[in-house]
Amino acid sequence: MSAPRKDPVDAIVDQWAAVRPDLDTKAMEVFGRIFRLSRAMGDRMERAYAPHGLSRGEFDVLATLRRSGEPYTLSPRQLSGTLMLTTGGMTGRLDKLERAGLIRRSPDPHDRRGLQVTLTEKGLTTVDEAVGAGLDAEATALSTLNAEQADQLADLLRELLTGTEGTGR
Amino acid sequence: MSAPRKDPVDAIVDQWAAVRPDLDTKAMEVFGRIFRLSRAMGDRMERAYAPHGLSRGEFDVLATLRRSGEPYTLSPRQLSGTLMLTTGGMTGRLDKLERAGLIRRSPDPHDRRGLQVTLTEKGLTTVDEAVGAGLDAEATALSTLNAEQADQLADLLRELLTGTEGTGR
DNA sequence: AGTAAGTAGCTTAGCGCTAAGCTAATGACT
DNA sequence: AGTCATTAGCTTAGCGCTAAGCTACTTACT
Repeated sequence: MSAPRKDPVDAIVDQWAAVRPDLDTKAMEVFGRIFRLSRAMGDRMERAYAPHGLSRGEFDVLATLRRSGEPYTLSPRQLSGTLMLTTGGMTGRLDKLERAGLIRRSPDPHDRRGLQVTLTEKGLTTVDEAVGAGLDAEATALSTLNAEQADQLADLLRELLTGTEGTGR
Repeated sequence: MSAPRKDPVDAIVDQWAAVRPDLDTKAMEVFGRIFRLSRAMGDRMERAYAPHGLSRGEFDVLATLRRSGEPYTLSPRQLSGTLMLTTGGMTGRLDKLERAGLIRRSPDPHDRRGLQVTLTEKGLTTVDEAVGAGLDAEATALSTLNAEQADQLADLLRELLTGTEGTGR
């Protein structure tokens, strides 16, 4: 009736069953696939953004600014928080994007320690093109499932994510 | 009726809807959650293996040898292929594991270019303990869902993975 | 006002990875 | 036997990240 058991994770589960039949590998079937999907789709996103001159990490910065709305301005601190990156890592990404003319760094008028990072005109058009390419890549991959399955999957993942992220220190 | 829309991915989708209502962000609801789950669970696995003196990458090497069955021997080439790693990266992992006394490198009797990587006694006991800790961490995270939901999720992910991995060069 | 604790962003050292290139050995084809 | 493409594993340079520590500035408390 259902899928005939034949993906790489099934193979791993079978191997474990042969050598350690005492193990309960049920959870591995879920997270093993999540790990592999994350890696495979990450590679595809990288390829989707490349024609626009962006790495995935750089796109993420521009996209965060873009969807914050006008005036497309956030502090490095806000960005590194949202993107779960250390401030050191953020400095590097902003350096690259600034050199490419996609963002601008200016002093925060209310706090002389701080900066404001703003999308340039070029940054705005670049991210608006790239976001479509990324969504296309995701939609193509998802088209393996029908609409009902996709909704079901999104719901189950939401439940798993809210129960997982943040919890457990 | 269903979940009340309130995870970080929903927030991102809402932001996009406000500034770019033309975008179809359906696929993002699936893959955005997969990316975040992969990262969150990856961190947890790291913490689960740490008490056994292993990083996640090192555990993966030992686990691959372990589930290959006796005599727990594979070539560096087989390992780097299975683990989707370059040979350079594999060299580094094997160096660390060999220094820790968890694996042994010996010449391949049939091919003088090659090596055989074998689990030591210490490597075998270490991985047999660590695998349980990792599975526990996964099972705990998965316990947010009931058994039926977990099965459904595993099936949907299998279908998505087989349609994605490998495909699309 | 004066001081101490906290915060913003940057710098540096170190880690683990990839890409590219190397040597030695193998196997297929003449 | 002799050549030549292929393969195994290692080395090196470079990349992007984290952790830790720095300076400059701000905020809360006295």
